[in-house]
Amino acid sequence: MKKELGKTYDPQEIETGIYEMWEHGGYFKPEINPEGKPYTIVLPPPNITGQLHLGHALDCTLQDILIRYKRMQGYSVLWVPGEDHASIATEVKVTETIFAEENKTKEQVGREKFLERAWKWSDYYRNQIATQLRKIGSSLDWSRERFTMDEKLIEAVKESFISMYNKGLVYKDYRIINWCPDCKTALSDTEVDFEEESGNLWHIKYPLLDGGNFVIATTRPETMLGDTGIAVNPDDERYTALVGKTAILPLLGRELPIVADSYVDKEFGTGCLKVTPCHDINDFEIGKRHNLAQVLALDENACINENGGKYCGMDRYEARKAVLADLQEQGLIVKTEEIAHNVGHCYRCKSVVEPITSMQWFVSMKPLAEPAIEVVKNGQTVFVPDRFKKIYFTWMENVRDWCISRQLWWGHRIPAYYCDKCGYTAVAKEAPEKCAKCGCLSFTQDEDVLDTWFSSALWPFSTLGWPEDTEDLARYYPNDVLVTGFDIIFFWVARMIFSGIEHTGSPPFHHVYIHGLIRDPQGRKMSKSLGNGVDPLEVIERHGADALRAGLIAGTAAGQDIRWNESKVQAYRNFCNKLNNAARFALINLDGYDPSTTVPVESLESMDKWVISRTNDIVKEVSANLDKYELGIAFEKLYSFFWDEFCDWYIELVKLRLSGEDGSSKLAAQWTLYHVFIKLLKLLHPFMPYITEHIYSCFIDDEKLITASWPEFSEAYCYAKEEAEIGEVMAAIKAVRNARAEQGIAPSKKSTLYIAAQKEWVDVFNANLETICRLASASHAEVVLPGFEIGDSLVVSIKSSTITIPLGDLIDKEKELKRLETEKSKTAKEAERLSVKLSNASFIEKAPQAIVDGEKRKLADAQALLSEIELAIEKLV
RNA sequence: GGUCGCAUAGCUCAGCUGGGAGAGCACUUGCCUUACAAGCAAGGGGUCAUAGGUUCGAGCCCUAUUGCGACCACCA
Repeated sequence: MKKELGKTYDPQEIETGIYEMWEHGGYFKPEINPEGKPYTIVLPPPNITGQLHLGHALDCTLQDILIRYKRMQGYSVLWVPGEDHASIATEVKVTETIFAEENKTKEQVGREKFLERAWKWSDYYRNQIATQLRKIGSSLDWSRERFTMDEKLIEAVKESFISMYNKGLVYKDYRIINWCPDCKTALSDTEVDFEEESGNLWHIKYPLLDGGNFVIATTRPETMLGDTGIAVNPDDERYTALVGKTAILPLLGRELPIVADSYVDKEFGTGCLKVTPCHDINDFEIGKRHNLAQVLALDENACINENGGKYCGMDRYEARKAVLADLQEQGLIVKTEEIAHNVGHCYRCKSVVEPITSMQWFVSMKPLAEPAIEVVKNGQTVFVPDRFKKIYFTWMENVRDWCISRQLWWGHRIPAYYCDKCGYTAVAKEAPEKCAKCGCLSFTQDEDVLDTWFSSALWPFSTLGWPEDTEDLARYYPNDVLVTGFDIIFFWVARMIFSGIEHTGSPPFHHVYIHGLIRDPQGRKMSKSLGNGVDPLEVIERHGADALRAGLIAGTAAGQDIRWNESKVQAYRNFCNKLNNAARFALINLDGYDPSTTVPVESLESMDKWVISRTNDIVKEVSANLDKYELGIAFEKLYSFFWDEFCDWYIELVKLRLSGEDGSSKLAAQWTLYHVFIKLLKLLHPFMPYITEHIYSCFIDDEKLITASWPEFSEAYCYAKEEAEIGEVMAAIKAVRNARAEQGIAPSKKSTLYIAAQKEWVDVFNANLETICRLASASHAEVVLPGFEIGDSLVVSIKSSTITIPLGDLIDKEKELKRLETEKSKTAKEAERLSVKLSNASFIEKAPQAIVDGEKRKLADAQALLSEIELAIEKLV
């Protein structure tokens, strides 16, 4: 205990050094607890498109708290860091950079050069992210760091793709998909965000071949260039006669068969639907059911193609205008209605997505979804909070096949090779030497890459070495916990679960802890476009990582959104300062104390036993909260115990003994102070790792807090009697302080206290007289016999005793009278309420005995107090 | 349209299986009391959204209503 602490807490000074010490000391490796049971958390790998935001900080903090808790409990904890290559997002950013720097498109640069740039980008940002993760305090095992584009992980992706292909779970097909005309790639259903927009619903006349016409409503008139039919509801009497006949597509003159399909809603619009199989997901299905032709009218830029006649080459919005103008001219527009409808946008670039038909790779979801639903139903995988499993189920039960090919360069290139001569498809890790069909020797690899989430889905086991049979995989898989936000359940959680089951036979983790989103002070989502994002590093610079961590998790509940306010972080920065100063106090007063000293239990005083017992309670509660993932509650308990009980009471109570002459009493106080303080540091460590480790090092040289053992609850430390005794002493001090404050008596005016205690409390008060004087601004205190009376004095009552404070010149009589009057009416009201309650027969009959007794006791107390107050009033007047 | 969440102190939010409501910030008053003014002590402030119901007893359970938010689906 040599080291000294500064007078105020300075995070800058301590954090970096401590992190390096931990990391270089190998404290983050699971091997630090070689005998321990394995415990693993899956870190959601941040993507490399930019800096970390508060959401990541929250993610990391929650996980790090769990990891540190388990590590201290002796588990062999594994937490693997890594990053995600973020195919689309990175490709967009790199393309932009290239354009800004060289004024070239990615096609002009070429695939090879482009990938070089992308790798440079990823190296830079991976580094940034790793630094940020460290600063937050994450105790990740960096020796096992992974990246989704690592060679080994590429192997895993190939293995996964090929094995699913061989089982028929991965297939290639010409189907309707979501197309982003700006990213120029296919998207999966999850990558499309629907937003409500106001638009027009145009009612357009379609002539019939045999004369007459139909009116059809549409919000996207340009897609009529791809119409290949008309559909009506089979039960719609208005149209039954027309089914089987033919309509003529205006502008292009194409013949459109009229079919009946129950998908059509009789009530909506005019009750008939133009069918555009290549540009609408539902129309695609209708087209298939009725064998309608497929006419693709848009190209990859969302411009009209050669099937669109004179509109060929126009952008989709230009074409819309032109089509409408021509229809108008021909008098075919019946009316224009304003409506609100949902429009799909690309989740990365926000462009309006076009559904179009295209040749793509898919994952067949039905067979994968079934077991994935089962493991959650039977409790192998548990969502916390429970309600999120419902969201998971509805998605899994209705999921469509997953489009996994992307027309991009940055990512895992699809391991499919096509024979240059006969087109034969070989799915394999490397290009085959010879075509199995025609014997041709040259193959071309599929140009496309896989959806980023395809590799993310393998993360929980690919990072452990799968498909190889590694030691890590055997020891640490399945993982224990995944912590993430609800926004990512479909993108990632669901896909990890079915991929894990498919490839390893087990779901990838036991618990999924879902947290909320961090919102700005106005409750809005944090986003780049609003510019309301908060950089966690700046917060760390201002208040320290410990304060940030506490500010993020204190008083939050799982799954609930968190509104960001920095004043909360500031409050926990203050708490760090409090910790620092409590530690200073301890260090000063433990000067010369030998930690190996043992003290006989008999020499411990009530106050020692009280604080030991209370700390013991807290150990039990905090551990229980952590086991239930109630991290916010756990921390708040520690916060208020440390501040309100340990600092404000215990330290104040022992001060006299620590500076006193009585050797054995002093030693007992030191022993208690030391051990309780160390225990509290341990309990706080998972939440505020830096400051606690720093302080710990001032007390103990040869051990690091990060691997110290987590305190355990013990019956031997339960001192209910002493808890009650000190509770009474505290009540006495509070009562006197309160009375004096209400009377406006200056703290410098010391008084005498006469404590008339019930027999069994006499010893307790006698043992603590000096302390009571010190804390209640008294110059003298003594225990007197019950019935003690003295004129002209202030009288306060607590459970066990009545305290008389002679007034002398201390007090204002009128004020005191007023106080007593209000006190009297309050007490009378309370007594009234209680007696009404106790006169209720059914209450007495049906309520548990303990409750009834409690109420009776309260009534007796209130009545006693009432008569005392009356007495005091009499005396005053 | 379907599903879910939230309404508690001036503000931001906790409140576990039902036993007369808590924290942080803000506010009032008094204190530089030798760990800490980023502090100490005392205090004010809440018909726990509304209306019913269950219960001896409801912030908590049930029903309905209102307001806010999210997610999914989708209407051409």
